[in-house]
Amino acid sequence: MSTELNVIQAPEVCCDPTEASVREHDHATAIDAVLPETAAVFKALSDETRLRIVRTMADSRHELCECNIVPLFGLSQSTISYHLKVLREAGIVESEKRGLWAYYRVNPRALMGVVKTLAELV
Amino acid sequence: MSTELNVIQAPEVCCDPTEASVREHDHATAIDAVLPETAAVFKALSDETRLRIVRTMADSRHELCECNIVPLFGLSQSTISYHLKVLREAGIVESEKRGLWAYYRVNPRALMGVVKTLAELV
DNA sequence: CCGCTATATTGACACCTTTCGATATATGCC
DNA sequence: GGCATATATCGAAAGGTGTCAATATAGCGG
Repeated sequence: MSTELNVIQAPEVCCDPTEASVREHDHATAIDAVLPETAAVFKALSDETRLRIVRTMADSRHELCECNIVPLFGLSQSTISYHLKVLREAGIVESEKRGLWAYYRVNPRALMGVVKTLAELV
Repeated sequence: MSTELNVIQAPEVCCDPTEASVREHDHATAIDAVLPETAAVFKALSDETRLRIVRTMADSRHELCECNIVPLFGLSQSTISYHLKVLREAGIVESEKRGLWAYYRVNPRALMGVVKTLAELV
């Protein structure tokens, strides 16, 4: 735009032009690369049921069998299975199948990563 | 806990019965109260555009005028306005209108609150 | 008071999420 | 092999989300 003399810009200034510190963003920080993944982790944690599931896992200091988780939330087995899948795919929990049973536990490194990302936003 | 004799549960056991540490949850911890709000903050942060907006605000050490934010993301003004509203209602950013312009800044306390909640989940 | 500009709101549309019941898959036991 | 059980997946329904263009609102300057 503005192929004209640059004197004309005075009118279309909206706020403080010294705020030119706002650009497309020059320093491609580390956070940039992980933004999509970060958003995905936040999305996984954005559901109250999933948050409660994680809290329950964190409370119990052992891994948790899915069959123990299901009756805690008044939701169907398929729904809990779905939520566990979401958490697993976001890396927030890890699971292992032994025999008929699926055991889940929190992945502390994933949560630490979230904390680190949040700290960069403050 | 378990006011009964601890022998009775043998039949309906599915996995390790010592996992009886899983209950509806007896200790109504402080984290319980903030879980819905925490989920709301995560939901607000679960969109990549909003994450970029917050990152931009954090990068710039001053408050940011909306008119400076809009051109950065290739989205319509109404869409950015919508995202800013979501962030505002989640408490993640604060805004102030001065004259025609709306200025936004990160609310560090909101993010710190989430960090605190996360710390309890690890 | 009039028009310009920045922001907010509305209505429409496509897509995504959460939930369920039903069914498929897989493991262990007789 | 055949059955019982735990978990995973599927299909459908209901509601939510992100986006835009259009419009409304509000402040400033003439």
